[in-house]
Amino acid sequence: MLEKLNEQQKKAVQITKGPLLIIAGAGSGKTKVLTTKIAYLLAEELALPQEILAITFTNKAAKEMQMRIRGMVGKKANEMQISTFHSFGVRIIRENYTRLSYSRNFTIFDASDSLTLVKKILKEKNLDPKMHNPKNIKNRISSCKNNLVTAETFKKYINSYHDEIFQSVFAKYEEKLKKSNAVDFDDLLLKPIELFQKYPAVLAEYQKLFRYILIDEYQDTNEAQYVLVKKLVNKEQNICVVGDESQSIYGFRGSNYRNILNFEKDFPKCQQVVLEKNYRSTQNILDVANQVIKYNARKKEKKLWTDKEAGAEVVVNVLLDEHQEAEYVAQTINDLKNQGADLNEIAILYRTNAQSRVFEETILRKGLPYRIVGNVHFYHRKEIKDLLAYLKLIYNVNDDVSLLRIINEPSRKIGPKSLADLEQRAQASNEVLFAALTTEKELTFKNLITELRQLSNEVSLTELVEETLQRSGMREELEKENSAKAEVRLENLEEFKSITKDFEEKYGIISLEDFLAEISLVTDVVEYEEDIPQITLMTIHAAKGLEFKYVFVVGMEEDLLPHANSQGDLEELEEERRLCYVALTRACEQLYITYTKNRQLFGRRTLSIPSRFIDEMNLMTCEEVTVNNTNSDDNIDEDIEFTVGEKVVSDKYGQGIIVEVSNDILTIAFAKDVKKFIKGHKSIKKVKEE
DNA sequence: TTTTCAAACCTTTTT
DNA sequence: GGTTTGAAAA
Repeated sequence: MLEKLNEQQKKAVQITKGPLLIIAGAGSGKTKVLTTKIAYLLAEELALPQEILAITFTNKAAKEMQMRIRGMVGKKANEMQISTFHSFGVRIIRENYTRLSYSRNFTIFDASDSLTLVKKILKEKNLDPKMHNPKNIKNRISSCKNNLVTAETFKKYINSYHDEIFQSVFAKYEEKLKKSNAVDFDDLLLKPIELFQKYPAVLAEYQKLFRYILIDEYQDTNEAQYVLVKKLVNKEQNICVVGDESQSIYGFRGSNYRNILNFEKDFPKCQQVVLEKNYRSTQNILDVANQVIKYNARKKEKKLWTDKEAGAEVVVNVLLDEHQEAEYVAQTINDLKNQGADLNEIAILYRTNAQSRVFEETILRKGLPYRIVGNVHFYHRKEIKDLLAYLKLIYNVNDDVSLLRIINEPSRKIGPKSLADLEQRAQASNEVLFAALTTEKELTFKNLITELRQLSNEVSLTELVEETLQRSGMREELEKENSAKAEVRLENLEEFKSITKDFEEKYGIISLEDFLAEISLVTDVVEYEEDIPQITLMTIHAAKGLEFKYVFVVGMEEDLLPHANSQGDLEELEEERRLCYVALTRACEQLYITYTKNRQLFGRRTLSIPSRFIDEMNLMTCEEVTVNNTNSDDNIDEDIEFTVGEKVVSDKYGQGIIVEVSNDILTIAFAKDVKKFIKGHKSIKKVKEE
């Protein structure tokens, strides 16, 4: 097990007692160390699987770690708690809902539920949303919570009329959440802390259970997570944290890289291992990354080195605008492909999601396969949110936010006026909305939910979804509409059913409870990636922890990276620099950096300034490039017009319907999945309606 | 009550 | 350039 590790890595694995801080530079094999360490604990019988608590940053990372450990130790791996902080929080709350005075069927509000709730409160308080931006308020509530500031304690910080308003909304928000028998995302961390403060005996139980605590990406923990960890650590202090303050990039979410710098103060007995050997990148790439990060003030001393060769020079290219930039990247990728490169080894990294569009268009035009990570918001679609609201309400009838979303969806002739009336009645009798349903129309709805609720105890999840679609009238409404849009929505709902089916196949019978808990923490659609090579497009944030042979870091300009909003604030500027560092260190063999001379921003063309980070890289060459647009492709007939709803047939995917026509891109839904094409591409032909 | 269309808003990054 | 919100018509 230890054979494949270097001396430092071995040391990190073999220190099993007491606090351990592992400073792991980019590409130094920290995931390998963590997984080996866990396997080692089990193999040496230092810990039982259930005594291990391993916290990762994303659900994806958790799954991957579990899989790797399973590979080493077998199915014992399934008994370990490997999850994100948030999923761990769900477990704790579910095991202690009574002590936290929730009912068993509490639900989790996602970000948009929270926002809806804030908006609702503003309305009730007759506050103008233009004066008091709901999104800002929501974010402020969130950052308070992540810093363990409650609505009550915030009173101390009130400094202005604005603060006063905020405090009252915050307080009301908490009250309403509670009344809805719901928790928000931040509560998943807060409630366990609350529990442990109130019930030391319960905390002691968990401390006894989790004898080994391991935390990945420790530099990205926030105050709440930090406190939670400190509480959980028992006398043995078998806590191992791994991180790299140079890669802390979630400050906007309250993460505090000082947690890692302060670890030694928190645990004076701690031992420290520094992993400095980089297994990922060539010397040239490391040099460039090190040059940049040097400009940040506070950091633990470490110097990444590699025994790899210098490798190819890092390339910086200047392009006229974002279209040329995309064209250049696409052509370069095409060349790489022709030289035999695997597309799975190629990534395009950008600062903001908005930048992805031009790349998508251009790559599509070239006919190169690609995937955009974290951009397809399946669960954000209206019909899916509606269906989820039904499920949430069925599960927890106190959930006013879900009720309001669907009481008139499909139309039951309960408009704003009737709703205002309903809310007034509920308020008068201090009941939740569901309990206050009394008029004839309202009772029809109430009966529907009650029936489905009953049903939820009797049938499988997929059947429940089916019955909900049927009995709510959602399906009928969409079928009646007989439009393309409606047809797509129907398909999405079918897709949802296949998700529940997959769940059932994987876990056997799954309760509504488990399903909702699982799904509210999933931000990405389950990726059913066929095993085809494709280019990866994603934000730099999403790329953390990943590596690619060829990396294109695009839009290396002032106001983009570093982002405009972070100019002027030194702390934020340093975070942007770390972000840049993360981007550069994703590359194994070849790193391409681009910036433009002008770019469309906010719908306006503006002159761009090369990022200060480019100067900091201290490179020899920077080449200005012009690329020919190879758009006049034989494969594309620009003159054909397409409209949403038209039936088409593709050479590859068979029959489909056009879901969306935007600019040059057609989105087409096929029987199996939804694909995008460039408008007029020869492989797509119209189908004549009979 | 629902639909439609124009104006306003917007974009940092996300568990 | 795209999406959400608001007011006015149907």
